[in-house]
Amino acid sequence: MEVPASDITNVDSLQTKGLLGSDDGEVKSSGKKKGEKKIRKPRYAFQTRSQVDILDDGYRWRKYGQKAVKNNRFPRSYYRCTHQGCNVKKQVQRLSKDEGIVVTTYEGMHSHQIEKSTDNFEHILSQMQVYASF
DNA sequence: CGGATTTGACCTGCGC
DNA sequence: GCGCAGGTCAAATCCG
Repeated sequence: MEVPASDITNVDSLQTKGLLGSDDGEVKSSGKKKGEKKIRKPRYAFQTRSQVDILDDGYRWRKYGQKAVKNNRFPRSYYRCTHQGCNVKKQVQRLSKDEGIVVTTYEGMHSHQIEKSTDNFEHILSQMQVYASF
């Protein structure tokens, strides 16, 4: 699992459609228009070198879907935070060029604390390269 | 028993 | 107007 720090490549498969069902899974039927006054949904992309897609960052995730991407022969996994009031979404995708590279995209912010050791989370962050779309 | 996971189907949006 | 793509949700199932 040890990974060199020079294995991180730049993000090229970021498909920003700018279209999502809801910002945080709130109002979706009554609102014909979305809250344009609200802040945009923060999107953070992490590129990690791992052999498994299950990157435990310290939060609890529940897989809610899996779909294949065109640029990738590997399917993309969609995860959602199982916390109450925490509508954070996460998606994991593998690079078609390097299956050893896993791209984890976080959407939203956590309103609760991690159940795991922060030290461990910090260690994981050490392996991640942060790319903020905003 | 509860929680989590899986696959399929369905819906929406956009393009042509 | 229809088709395609992508994304989400739901039900069933399995595991602990």
